[in-house]
Amino acid sequence: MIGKTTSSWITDRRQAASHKIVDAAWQVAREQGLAALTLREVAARVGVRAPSLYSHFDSKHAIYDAMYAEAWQTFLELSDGIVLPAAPRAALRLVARTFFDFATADLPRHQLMNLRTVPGFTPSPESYAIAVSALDRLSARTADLGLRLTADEVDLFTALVSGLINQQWANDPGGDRWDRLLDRAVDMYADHLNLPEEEQ
Amino acid sequence: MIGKTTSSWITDRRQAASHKIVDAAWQVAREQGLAALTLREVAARVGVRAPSLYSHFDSKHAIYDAMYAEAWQTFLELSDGIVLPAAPRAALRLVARTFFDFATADLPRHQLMNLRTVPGFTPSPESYAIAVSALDRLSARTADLGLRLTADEVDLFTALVSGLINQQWANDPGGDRWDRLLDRAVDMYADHLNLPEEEQ
DNA sequence: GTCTATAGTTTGATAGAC
DNA sequence: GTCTATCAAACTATAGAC
Repeated sequence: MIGKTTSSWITDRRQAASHKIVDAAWQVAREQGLAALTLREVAARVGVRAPSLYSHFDSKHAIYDAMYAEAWQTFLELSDGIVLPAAPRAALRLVARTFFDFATADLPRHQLMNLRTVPGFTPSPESYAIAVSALDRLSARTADLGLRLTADEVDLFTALVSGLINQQWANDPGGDRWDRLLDRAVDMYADHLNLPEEEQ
Repeated sequence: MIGKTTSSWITDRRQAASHKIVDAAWQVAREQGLAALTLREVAARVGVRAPSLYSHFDSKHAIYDAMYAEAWQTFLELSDGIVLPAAPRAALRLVARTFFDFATADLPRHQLMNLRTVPGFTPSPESYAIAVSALDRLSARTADLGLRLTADEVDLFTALVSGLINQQWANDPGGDRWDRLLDRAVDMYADHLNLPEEEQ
């Protein structure tokens, strides 16, 4: 079968248009702040008028939701792509570093993914599921290395890494005061799990 | 000398008025969200019109700044009041618990104190100094117990505790999924410092 | 699907009388 | 120091023509 049906072409065009809107929204959020996002400004970047956005999204929150889903999808693909070292301790270090760098690279993205900064916004179940699955898959991959973590242990790990991220953003944005502590924190955690020491 | 000078009376009245405004602002923030705070609503609670607030604060951000300072001042006094156990590990547990409970009791307060949720708002140097001094004093008190922490170690501790707090708020508000992990997290940290085990 | 037009609010902040 | 009046701007969302 060559080519596509007419209806799938239409779907593609719709998706492309939605994608352009979400891209523009990220642009605005990065320049003006996540909460300062306005439909007029987003529309202007896309090259249309504000009301036209309603042909693609039911509300402003629906745009936030698409941004949320996209951000976690991006992280999911990024983290699927990294090659984990066989040694559990080194693997944990890389996982932590990947997440830390991803979160400290982009404040509005971090706020949307990991904090509840936008008044009244909660991700839809479908979007939240992407976030859950991203972490589940990382957890499954470390399990393949023989590192089986309980749910509590995963929660402790995410709290530790996201704590460093938040302190970095809140108290030393652009610096490295908590960045420098990441490996040490992971080692503390690995010691807690009684993971064997490894040659660096 | 009995009584006060006229000028100190005036100062007191001004402070009382400012205090009423800040109280009203907290009330609104708790009901509507920190970012949803409006001058009209604050003024209404105080029983005046919005423009009257400008006799006491130069801008909306100035009110946020006063709230920030007050929140950290409250925590400073609370933490000054707790009696630390002599045993370092138990002391750390209590410090962590005090901060965790304070932060999870009030989301807008936590957002203002520990995150950067309000677009464009940064605490003034004077207000930020209160936050720094609150943590410094806690650090000094644990030092009196023989627990001398480096700056990095303090940073790691704050990241760990605030990480649990943020995960609790973002992913299980009202629940105890990360609350339950607090003591375990502190023990992990204490182990990392090679603090001796103690009888519970 | 995009447009114009606009409803219907709400906002922070200022001017100037009292 | 508080008020009224108001500015100037911004916002989300809808209606209806094309």
